[in-house]
Amino acid sequence: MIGMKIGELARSTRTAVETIRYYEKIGLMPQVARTEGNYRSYGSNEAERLGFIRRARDLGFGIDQVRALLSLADERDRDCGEVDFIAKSNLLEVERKIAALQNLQQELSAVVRQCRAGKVADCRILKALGRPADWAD
Amino acid sequence: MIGMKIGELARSTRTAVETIRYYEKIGLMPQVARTEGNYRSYGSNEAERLGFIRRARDLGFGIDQVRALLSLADERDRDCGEVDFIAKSNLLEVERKIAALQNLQQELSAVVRQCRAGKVADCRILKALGRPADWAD
DNA sequence: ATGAACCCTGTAGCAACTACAGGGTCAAGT
DNA sequence: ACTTGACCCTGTAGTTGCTACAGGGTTCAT
Ligand SMILES: [Zn+2]
Ligand SMILES: [Zn+2]
Ligand SMILES: [Zn+2]
Ligand SMILES: [Zn+2]
Repeated sequence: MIGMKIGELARSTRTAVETIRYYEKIGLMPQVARTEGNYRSYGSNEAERLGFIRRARDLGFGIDQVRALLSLADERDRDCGEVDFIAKSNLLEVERKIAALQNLQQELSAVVRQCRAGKVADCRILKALGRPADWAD
Repeated sequence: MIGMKIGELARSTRTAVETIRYYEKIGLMPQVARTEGNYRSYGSNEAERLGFIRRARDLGFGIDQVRALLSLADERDRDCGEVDFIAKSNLLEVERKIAALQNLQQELSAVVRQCRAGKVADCRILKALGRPADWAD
């Protein structure tokens, strides 16, 4: 579809209109031509680009990583090592976050398990928070 | 230790000085007495309170949850059900985040595995990002 | 011509800090 | 006495990635 207004592009990529304008402001999406009424007019290039951005964001890539991926994608006969590096960095970061949250989950569920429904004065959860963590690990 | 300056309190709780001032600004830490030279002067009450805050934050509680826990902790002969509810909510939220990240990790590592180091034009990672996700799941 | 649905810009807000800028205070060393 | 350096103060702006207005303009159907 050609000559899409921003709302159509938004629907077709499941993106909020304001997000598209935001991407334009930070230079992730291009400034496109306007209609007479000053409406942005998008074509299939932009739709593809936004689709790429959305999928990359959904996979956890940061804005700057997406920016880098997009510009690498244009240098077609270059080696893809940098692309792979970015993707692997993201994967590592995701794995790091999982590990950190799993640690957290362990400690937190240990704390939660302590509670024998009673008065606040005796609550083990508050006791656990109230003093240095010699009870944990 | 009594009559601590903010830097000492910061060191003893492994908190940044600016974070303590920030906690004061948002009402999580109290406004304490000042010295002649207008320096904040902390006692052991505040040190304990900040310790509690730090541990709760480390366990993933949000600022508003910490605020609620602190005020519940003062009503000593109340039932601790609300405390437990907050803690369990936090645990659930942590578990939700872990699950989401594990999903992400699956999809992302599937993408990363595709790459056979070559030219950008053939990079499977970019191909995966460049089109709707019919390759995944 | 009036209304609904859409579009525009620009600014402020979210969480939870972090990083200055541009000062003041205090103790130690010379 | 004076200077250096470490510390402290307030206030504001930046971070990430959007989201939510406020206060307008455009388009199109009825
Ligand atoms: Zn309890
Ligand atoms: Zn631990
Ligand atoms: Zn590749
Ligand atoms: Zn999927």
